[in-house]
Amino acid sequence: MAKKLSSLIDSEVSIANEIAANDGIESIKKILTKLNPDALVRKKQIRRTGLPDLLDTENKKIILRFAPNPNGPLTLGHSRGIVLNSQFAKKYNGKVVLRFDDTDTKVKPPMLEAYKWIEEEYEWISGSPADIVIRASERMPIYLDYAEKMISKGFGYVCRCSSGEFKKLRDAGEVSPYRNRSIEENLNDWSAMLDGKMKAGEGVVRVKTPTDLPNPALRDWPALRIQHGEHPIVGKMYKVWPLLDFQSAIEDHEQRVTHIIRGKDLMDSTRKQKLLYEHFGWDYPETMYWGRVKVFEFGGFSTSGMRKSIMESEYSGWDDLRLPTIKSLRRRGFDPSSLRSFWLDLGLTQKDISISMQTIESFNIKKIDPITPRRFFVRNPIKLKMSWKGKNKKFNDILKIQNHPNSTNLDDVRKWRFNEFEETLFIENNDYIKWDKFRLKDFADVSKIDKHCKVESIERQDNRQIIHWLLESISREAVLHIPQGNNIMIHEGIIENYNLEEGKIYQFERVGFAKIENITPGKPIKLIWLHS
RNA sequence: GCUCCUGUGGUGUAGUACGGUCCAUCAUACCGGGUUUUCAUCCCGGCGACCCGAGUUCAAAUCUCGGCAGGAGCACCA
Repeated sequence: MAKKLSSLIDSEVSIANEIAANDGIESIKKILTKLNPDALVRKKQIRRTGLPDLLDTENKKIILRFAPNPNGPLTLGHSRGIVLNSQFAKKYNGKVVLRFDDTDTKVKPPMLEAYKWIEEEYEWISGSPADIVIRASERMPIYLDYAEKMISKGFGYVCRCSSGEFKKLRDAGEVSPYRNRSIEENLNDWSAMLDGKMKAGEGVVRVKTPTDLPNPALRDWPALRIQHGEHPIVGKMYKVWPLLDFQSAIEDHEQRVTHIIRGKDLMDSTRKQKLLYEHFGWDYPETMYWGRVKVFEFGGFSTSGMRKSIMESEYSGWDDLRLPTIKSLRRRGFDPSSLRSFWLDLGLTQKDISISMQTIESFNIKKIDPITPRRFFVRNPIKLKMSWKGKNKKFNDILKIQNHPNSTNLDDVRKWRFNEFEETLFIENNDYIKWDKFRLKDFADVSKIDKHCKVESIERQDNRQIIHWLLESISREAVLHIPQGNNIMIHEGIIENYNLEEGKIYQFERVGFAKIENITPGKPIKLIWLHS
């Protein structure tokens, strides 16, 4: 068949070549136009844009979930989960459950403030609040109930081995000596656990799985353990707490979650949970994974690590400019839609990737550049006296500078008032060193001798360097804070003091985008660096 | 060690289910040019990749096998 096809193609091609040779390529085009006009258009491969399709969505109310641990505020990494889940929900007209997985009081204890932070950050990132918000700690009775059901039905048991003992047995291919005890004995131990008669580490509830599972990580996995510590929300009400794999599995079922999108580090979690679903006779949700993400500019940050460093005053707080937290990104002035475009562009793949803040920044620049007003910020200012070539010449005493170079509205300007005898201005030290003749942007060509500059022409005469500058009467001290690796660089300078608003982002010409964090009378204005 | 996942330019991504339409898409970065009274934006052009090897086939990024590399799980964390 293939050979026939090939020889057919060969003969057709030679016929076509002959026609082309005799009558020119145009005649081929004519024939094709008649026969099959589509053949003339070289089909480019179609680029799939946006998210891939979710599997198994027919006749279903799509429910997704985002389940952070409230042991601190959200980081850049979390935002991927929010963007992906909320975007899928939008695509399928479904809902997202924001679930706080706060069942650990010891290793990653919940932080009370973090609950409201995260709810708020979720809304900031996705553009709308989560459809449903639940806290695992408040749904404990449900989990404990299922745990008891599991023991009563014989597919769960209380194992009193230490973790070390169990690991040893498991790796040797053996089972826990507690595995085959009666349901009554297990129920007894279970109530001892619940009553607080067993101490942490003395017992754990395990899910029975096939013992010959090739993946040792899945064999008789632990579902609940004892924790006598205090929980910031429910206090000391419970002595037994579910582990993630159990709590999450039960809650996904309770919320009728249809699709789970999670990091691929949780692949074994899916496998464990499927085993549990089989015991209960439930259908497991469709699951998709994303790979590990490393951000070039930020090393390895964990929420608990940051928490510790903040406690030790290594960082000023969760919104420290050097931290990859959502709080920090917001403080700097990133637009949430840039984060969304960024993660959506990356899509959902299982590849482990290294990304650069530069890419997010480029999305952000495209977003904010058209609407960001311009101002001048002069770092390391050098004070110059201005004089006029020839006689003391009078010019317009109001200098108008466009708020934005692409603005078509001629009234959208900032105004600098020249005093009649104003003759003091500032330029950047770098420019001072580098140029003897330059053009003060939007004003005049000047030449410089020592600390004096002479106005040569209001009109542009040549293509000398254009620099930004400031009249003394419109300047005010400002300090720009730039995060750089593990440091914060401080640039002192003067800012163009024209209609400045706290919390607003400006583009400082020839410097970059920065946000005015605060304007306090008598103090320099505080600027926070966004990007160039 | 056991189990699992992933390999497309500097970075990220499309294409891979059903091999040909792919001398491989788009973005970002970088380089060059243009517009611009910002070293911003915008526009144009360029650069550069199918992990390796073998096999199947007329035809392989795509299928098979074998390597190699990177990552994850094996917590009484999430």
